[in-house]
Amino acid sequence: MSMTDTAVRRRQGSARRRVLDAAGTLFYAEGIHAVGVDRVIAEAAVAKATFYHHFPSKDDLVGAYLQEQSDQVRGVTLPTGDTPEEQILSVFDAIGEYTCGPGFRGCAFVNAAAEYPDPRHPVRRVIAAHREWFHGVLRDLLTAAGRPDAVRTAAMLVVLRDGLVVRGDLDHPADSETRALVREAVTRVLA
Amino acid sequence: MSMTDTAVRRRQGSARRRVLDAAGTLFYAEGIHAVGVDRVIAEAAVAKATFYHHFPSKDDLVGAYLQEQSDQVRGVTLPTGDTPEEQILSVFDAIGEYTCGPGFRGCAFVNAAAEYPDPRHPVRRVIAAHREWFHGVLRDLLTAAGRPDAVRTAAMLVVLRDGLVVRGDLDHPADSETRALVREAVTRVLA
DNA sequence: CCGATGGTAGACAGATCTGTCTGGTATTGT
DNA sequence: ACAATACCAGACAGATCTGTCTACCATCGG
Repeated sequence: MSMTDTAVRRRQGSARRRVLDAAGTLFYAEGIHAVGVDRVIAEAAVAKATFYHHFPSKDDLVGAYLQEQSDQVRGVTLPTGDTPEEQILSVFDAIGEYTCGPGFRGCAFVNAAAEYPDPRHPVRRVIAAHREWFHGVLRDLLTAAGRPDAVRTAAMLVVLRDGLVVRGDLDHPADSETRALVREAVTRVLA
Repeated sequence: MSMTDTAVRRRQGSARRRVLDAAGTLFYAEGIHAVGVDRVIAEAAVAKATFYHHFPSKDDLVGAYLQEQSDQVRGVTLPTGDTPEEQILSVFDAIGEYTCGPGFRGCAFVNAAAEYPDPRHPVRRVIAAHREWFHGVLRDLLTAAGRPDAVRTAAMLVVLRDGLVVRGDLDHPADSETRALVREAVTRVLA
């Protein structure tokens, strides 16, 4: 006799995993307040009690969702290139490509912040931590490049990144134009 | 005998006006989905029937809210300075100041877009129109400055603007640092 | 074999959301 | 003077939201 459906699902991934996957897709694509817990539960094929066992409240799920986004971005952001300048360029090339890809809907953190105004809210803290991490990455690369104004230049590059992400969501830019714009913008900022 | 309260309110502004004011404050400060029609009605001191007379649905109010934001920004964005370059700088100086002011909560359009994913939604169209207007302003100034790459440079400046606005909301930057950063960034982009 | 663990299904409560409707009042143009 | 217009107060319907609770099932370590 074959395994039950439940057993199969257990092997393929825990309920918590499925909930996080569903939340990632739905929250990012449609917004957080627009997606109810019931929708997440249905998409994840999970019982309500199980959901509230793993995430005591919806806000906990939102926090976990953003933390996972942060972890993922940190894992993917691996500068390539010989010099620090090339490495910075590689990071922004990836951003340019990403923001023109299908299904791009802006920055998960910026979008979430729009729905969580209170800077002291846990969700906002995850966002702030992620932004500090990214600023640190750029600052370290700039320092390695021997720049005395690494902090300010890093801030400028973060501004560039945020602007590119908004543009990718709202202006439907072409891939090729974006590639050129990114390289020119980074070059000018680093000039 | 003195005028009734109703008469006073009539003189001070129509119900529609009060609704738009309340919506502007609440939507911007707390987000759109987070603010119910009942809250807007209470804040505006307006009857529900009156509200739905002026705005057949909440989405209509959201559209009017953003349209008003757009009109206001267009009215305020008056470049000052002798040369086109100075005028561009003046526009960005104002942005830098604005994004460090009290109560700043990011760009009303970017924030609204986070809650309205569908690009064909009327709300998104208002946003797109506003962005095209701003890009046009910059493009015209750059053209007047005799630049051949006005369109692309304008796109880069829009990116800069969006990034500055995100920064103002999420990074709580100091006024002075922002002033310096803005001038340096604009200078480098126009270099 | 059996208890602990983690999962399923779904009813339920209470709040809140959008939108409608009734009925009354005040102002205004003619 | 009077009809039209705009507004007010608030009940109501129906949907949806978060979160709780009961009751049952399957797997696994000891």
